[in-house]
Amino acid sequence: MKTINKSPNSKDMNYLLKRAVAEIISETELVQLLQSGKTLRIKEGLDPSSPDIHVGHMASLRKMRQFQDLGHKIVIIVGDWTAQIGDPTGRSVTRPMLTAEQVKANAETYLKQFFKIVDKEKTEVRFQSEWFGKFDLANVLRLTSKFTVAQFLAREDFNKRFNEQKPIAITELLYPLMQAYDSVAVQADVELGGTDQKFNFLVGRELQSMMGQHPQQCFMVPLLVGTDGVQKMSKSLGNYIGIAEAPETIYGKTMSIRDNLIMQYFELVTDVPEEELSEFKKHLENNTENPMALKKRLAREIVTQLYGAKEAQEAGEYFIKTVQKKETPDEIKEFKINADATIGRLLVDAGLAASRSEANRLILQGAVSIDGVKIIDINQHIGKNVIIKAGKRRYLKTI
RNA sequence: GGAGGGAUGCCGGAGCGGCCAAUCGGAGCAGACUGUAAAUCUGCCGGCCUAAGGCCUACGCAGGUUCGAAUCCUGCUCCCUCCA
Repeated sequence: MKTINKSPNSKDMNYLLKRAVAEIISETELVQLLQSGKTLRIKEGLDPSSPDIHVGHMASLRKMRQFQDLGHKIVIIVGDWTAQIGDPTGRSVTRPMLTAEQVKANAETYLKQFFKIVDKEKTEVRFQSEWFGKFDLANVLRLTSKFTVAQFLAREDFNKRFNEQKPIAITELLYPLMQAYDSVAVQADVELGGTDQKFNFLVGRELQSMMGQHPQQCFMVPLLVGTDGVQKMSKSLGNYIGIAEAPETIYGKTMSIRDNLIMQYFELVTDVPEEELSEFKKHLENNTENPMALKKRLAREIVTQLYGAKEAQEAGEYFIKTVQKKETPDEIKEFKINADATIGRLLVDAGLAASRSEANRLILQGAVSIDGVKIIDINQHIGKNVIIKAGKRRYLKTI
């Protein structure tokens, strides 16, 4: 292959195309584009209905960053129109329409987290309403007439639901089309996202070429499994590690992933070199290293990316202290108590338990202690200047 | 337009007149153990109380039948499937 002066070196290129990549359509074309010296427009959509980014998103965000480091441009699409439909999964078909203010606020929250990893300077933010806001029925007809139902039924999700006689809303069929049109509107060279986006990406390719544009390259990263170890990481499933969460929380949640996910996480969301990863893998297989140690490394890598080395170090120390050594943390939330406070009420008032019943349950299960002494009576009085512990990691100091 | 199916706790999903605050699975929480907040095992998992007991709210909504309803009847709302 002939190299041109502006082309990336083979090491960076290899990393971009091989690490944490599920599939590229087509890789050959993408390589050519990368070597052409052209500043590529890399597009990814953003769903403004759930503004929080989690570690599962990091794989594609990190890819964006890699593209940027090679001089390319990220075009982020705020899906203020598709958000009303919801990406077809059969779960929630139609969603309430967000107001313009909500969209804006959510997009801001999202982007703030987004730019923890992606370079703001090399990013272009666009809203779907720029083009869909003035899209009339004639346009819709023109757009839809280019595709057939059969084409859409090829998509796994639609196919499955069709065969099971489950509902498929017409708007859901529109979703891939709208996403595809985004690619046309911003003249995307590459669309980036998870493997679940494949169908939508391909529609984008087709639509672009129908409309006289060069079809985009589809760059798919693997989906990260969430902390439950089964389903993909997602906010609605509650199995996520949010990147806006506190360093200790991110560290802790990372420590709680299942051991068999360790390698996947390393591969997708860290830059730990391949050689080291294969070492880790060997250790795990031969049981020559405690998985916990590897998880600590993983947690450190992740927190470092999001907050910095110092914070990662501290989060690690916090973990050792509070979780492993079960020591009381240095900084504990303080709570002012009344003279006649009882433990049951205090737990609720201070937010350590959601209700009196729960407080009672905790006490019954031997999960509550005052200054290290287990409590068995919900009506036990408590004084000032004592440390209350409820469960494994809820602490409180009375004042 | 016609026929049928459904709406249950955070989610999925049983129950189809009393034994139902409601089987079971998942999530969550706690305890034990451990290699960790992994895995595994055990327990808890609507709320309130003067708490081995009692009370209140709860099975789409509103009424009704009954000593007694998530379970039966009526109306309403919403959802789904099939035929046209």
